[in-house]
Amino acid sequence: MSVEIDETDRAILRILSRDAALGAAQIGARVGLSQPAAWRRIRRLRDSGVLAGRRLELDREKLGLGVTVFLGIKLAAKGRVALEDFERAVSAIREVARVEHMLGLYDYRLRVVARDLADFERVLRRRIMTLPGVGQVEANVLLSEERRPGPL
Amino acid sequence: MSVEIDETDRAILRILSRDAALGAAQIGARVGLSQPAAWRRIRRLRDSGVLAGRRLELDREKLGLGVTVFLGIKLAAKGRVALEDFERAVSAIREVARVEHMLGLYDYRLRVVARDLADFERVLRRRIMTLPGVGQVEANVLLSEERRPGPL
DNA sequence: ATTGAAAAGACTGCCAC
DNA sequence: GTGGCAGTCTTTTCAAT
Repeated sequence: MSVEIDETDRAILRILSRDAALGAAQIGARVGLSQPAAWRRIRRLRDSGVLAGRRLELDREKLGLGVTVFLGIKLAAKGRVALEDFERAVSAIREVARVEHMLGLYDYRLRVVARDLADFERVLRRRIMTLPGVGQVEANVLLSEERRPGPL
Repeated sequence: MSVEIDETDRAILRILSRDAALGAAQIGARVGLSQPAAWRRIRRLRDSGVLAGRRLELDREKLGLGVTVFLGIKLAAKGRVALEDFERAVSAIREVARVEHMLGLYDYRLRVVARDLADFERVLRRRIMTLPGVGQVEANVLLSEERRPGPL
């Protein structure tokens, strides 16, 4: 079920991608539409599912969560049951902020958030390494990241 | 500059993490506060920088962007100039939706979005492999992902 | 924390193109 | 079909108590 998206819709998505808190009036002003017209387009994008939702961007540092580590995980066994067991166990770990199921050298990548490196080590040893079916694990510490609008 | 955050603030952040479109009234109802009281806490979190912003969640499939690939990149040289050259060149590639600078086996990880695998191959060969200072490149195709509130 | 009031923004018909 | 205008209604925002 594809959706018709013209250049004006793309412009709206680009603007909203940078700041989803903007109102229909301000968006309309930037793309040359009245407030109701812009609002109608936004509702259409929402109803069609292109706009799936709005999410918070948090400052983890100010929340006392200074360490973000990406874990690339290769499973020892890769049957259906192994994947389900692993995903269920991962979902129970509060420190896991994101689970990416991938095809390639690694089967999963986890974004793990912790207060500091000592806290991360505790999570790694007591939670991650005890996950069912875990084979090779690779860790990378996040230094900085930049989000970009992507090919809209 | 740390910010005092109590359990009610955390509850508000947890609720907003799932749906940032909710208003102060609905948030207040869920944490047992009046609408102005909830609004004041939200403004305090925003002013203190804990709430850094609101971002869109898009359905890439419906936008005709069906392929997401993560590229782990190891640079050949790692001087200050090499990092800056690489980051500047990466910023010019529209298909790069995210740039993560990391410490570990890989120096950078890129989230690349493309229409399909043929489109991705074009980006990989003409944009990524021609980036300055690129050494080893590892690719993983995203199958599915789940975002979780993390340790709030 | 509650009330109330002003302002901003979201939403709806109706009409023109 | 899309957009604009005018209006209603809801929510936000900020007083006052």
